Amino acid sequence: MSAGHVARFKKLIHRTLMTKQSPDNNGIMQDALLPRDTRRSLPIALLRAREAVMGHFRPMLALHDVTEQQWRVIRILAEAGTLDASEMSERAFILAPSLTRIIRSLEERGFITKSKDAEDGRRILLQITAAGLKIINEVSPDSRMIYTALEQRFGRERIDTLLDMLDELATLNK
Amino acid sequence: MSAGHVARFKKLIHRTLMTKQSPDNNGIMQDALLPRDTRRSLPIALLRAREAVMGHFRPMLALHDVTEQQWRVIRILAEAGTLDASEMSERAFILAPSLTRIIRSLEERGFITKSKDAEDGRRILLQITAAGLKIINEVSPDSRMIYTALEQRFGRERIDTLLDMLDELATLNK
DNA sequence: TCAGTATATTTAACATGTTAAATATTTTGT
DNA sequence: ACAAAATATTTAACATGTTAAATATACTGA
Repeated sequence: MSAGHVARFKKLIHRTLMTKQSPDNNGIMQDALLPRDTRRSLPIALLRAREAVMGHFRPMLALHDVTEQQWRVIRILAEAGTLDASEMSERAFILAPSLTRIIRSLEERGFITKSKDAEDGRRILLQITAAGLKIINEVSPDSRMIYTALEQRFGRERIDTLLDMLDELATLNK
Repeated sequence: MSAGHVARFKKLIHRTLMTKQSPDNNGIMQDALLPRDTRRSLPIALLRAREAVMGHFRPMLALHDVTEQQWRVIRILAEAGTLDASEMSERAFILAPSLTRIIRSLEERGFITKSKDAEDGRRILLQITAAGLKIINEVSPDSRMIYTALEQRFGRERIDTLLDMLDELATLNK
């Protein structure tokens, strides 16, 4: 047995001995002041779930060279017709400063057009273009396929239940 | 009636006439290719719910001058004891590049310390400092209070049900 | 032992999130 | 009609998300 093998073996032994059998918080925190268990935290659970779901969609969107938010915007625009920026912000849950940048890039790529509202000079009206409709027609089938697979694995009724609970949570303070 | 009043009245009339009674997609999209209804989209619903929940916590965290992610990191560090960056990344659901930056700022602010793992030179070990524990003790009570209020309004069992469903969704493909 | 492969972290580049402030326009009350 | 308040959008500044590539270290098999 060579010196190299001995070194490796020692390392293995060390790691085995050092493996923690239980969470070690160094006895530092007093129980009364401990924050809630991270694993049962609603914000983190929502984040995890969202990341898991988007993990299915993001690679597909990347193949079509659109970001998640760009996709949301053009999709809502196709669904609703002409909208101003504020309405889009509400529907897509994108804050105004982000939306300003997304609109700029979508306009540069020719997917939407901007125009000033004749009746209210503060408002910017958004419209989808032919190129925008084209990319929607390209992405939608892939999107539907992924969503359908998700429905089948998780169960359509369970997804509906989940959607209802999430909606209640989102509208609790309104 | 002055000219100004007439102008205002005309504008009101115009707006009333232009008010859409139903979604107007300009008859552009063929139904078969329409994307799913945005309002029943799981990714958006998860985003809305998360924003609604964080809307309760964020102002409080801002008062303590910590971001949501900084809070997650120091809280998990207090809960678990020494962790390396990879473990932290998994537990806090923060991608490695973001974590690098967050660790840097938390170290600059004196809440954590970094050290190289003696047994594996690639790994960076994180430890919470006295200042880190101090801020946890300052923030935790506020955090608990907000969470408790949320539990009372939404119902503890319903939150548990929701957490279970979110966990299933997050672990579907594992 | 050593080259090749795998892993942990960081850096880079760009997109978005977040808050506050600036700007342009409209609305309100008098 | 006009000053003051309200609203819509943009800009600014900083933090984080996201992917790919770079760097450093460890592991693997011949």
